[in-house]
Amino acid sequence: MFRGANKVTLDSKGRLAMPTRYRERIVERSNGRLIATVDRADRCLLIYPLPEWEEIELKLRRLPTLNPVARRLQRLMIGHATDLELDSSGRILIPPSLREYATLSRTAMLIGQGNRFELWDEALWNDSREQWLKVDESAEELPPELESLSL
Amino acid sequence: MFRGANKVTLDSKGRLAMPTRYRERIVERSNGRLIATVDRADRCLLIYPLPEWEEIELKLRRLPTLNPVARRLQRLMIGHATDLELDSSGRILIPPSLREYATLSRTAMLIGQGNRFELWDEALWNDSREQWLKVDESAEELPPELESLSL
DNA sequence: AAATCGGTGGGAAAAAGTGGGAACACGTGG
DNA sequence: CCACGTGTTCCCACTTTTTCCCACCGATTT
Repeated sequence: MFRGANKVTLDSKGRLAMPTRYRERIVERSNGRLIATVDRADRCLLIYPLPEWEEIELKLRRLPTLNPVARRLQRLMIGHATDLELDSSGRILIPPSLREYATLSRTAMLIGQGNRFELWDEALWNDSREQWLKVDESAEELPPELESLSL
Repeated sequence: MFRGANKVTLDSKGRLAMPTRYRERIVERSNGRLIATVDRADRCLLIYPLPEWEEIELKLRRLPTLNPVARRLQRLMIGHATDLELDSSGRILIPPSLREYATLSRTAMLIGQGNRFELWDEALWNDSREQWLKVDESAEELPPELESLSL
């Protein structure tokens, strides 16, 4: 699936050239159709091939509407989910509202994360990474799922 | 179905241009007929294609009439439900009472939420969203459906 | 060195959004 | 019952945005 960190640029119209190594896979998987939405914890965007997203959307839709936590998640994720399509030169157009949410300026980082990409403003990505490295994980509570993890 | 966040404007007559990407779907699903009503928890409007609404109304009507919570929900939702129709240029007219309920001024956000839209005053939407993002979800009770959710 | 490929920019055509005017319907009061 | 005023609906025209397409530039390959 998708791996790796790529420096990309957004031009003045908000267009982003998808690195070529991913293009073929995206086209064969979803005919070039992608969904971008916001991440609920960090100021970055999540980009899924359409079929991947549809599974997630289904799960979200099934959550109870009257539960406030579920409602919040739906509003953030489904509420911001925007259809994107690779154009004839392999670019996608990031709409202004999402650009704004993730404070995207000209240079950004596109991070492969398995079934999706994350798109970060470059400066924010670098800063955040420094933060993550600084945190002393040994001092933290590990959730049980992590206790047995072997890397 | 419906997803994504759209900035829309209400003109001086209270008309709202439905973003074109939704129009076709609305016309084929309900011949352009929609129902708007109020949200029970937030100051926003809910907009359903007519068939979707009819299902919801049925569910609401089946609730026990003697239960005060159910009664309240019925009064709010069914009581405020208003028929809307896409006009020849794809606009709907939001009646003054609903405009008032949701404190809608000139710029608003139309949020796709699967089988319906939510319509928020722009400022209120932005403020609310910031609130939702601030909440530390790990500190909250998660409904069991969410525990295993993998995005 | 030429050709190809990936990335970038910009211009023109098309489409969408916006505003307003005129015609029509409606209700009210004389 | 008619005249008037208000509010609604329909339609047209203007402006802005979006989309599509083509051309250029630089790097890499043959």
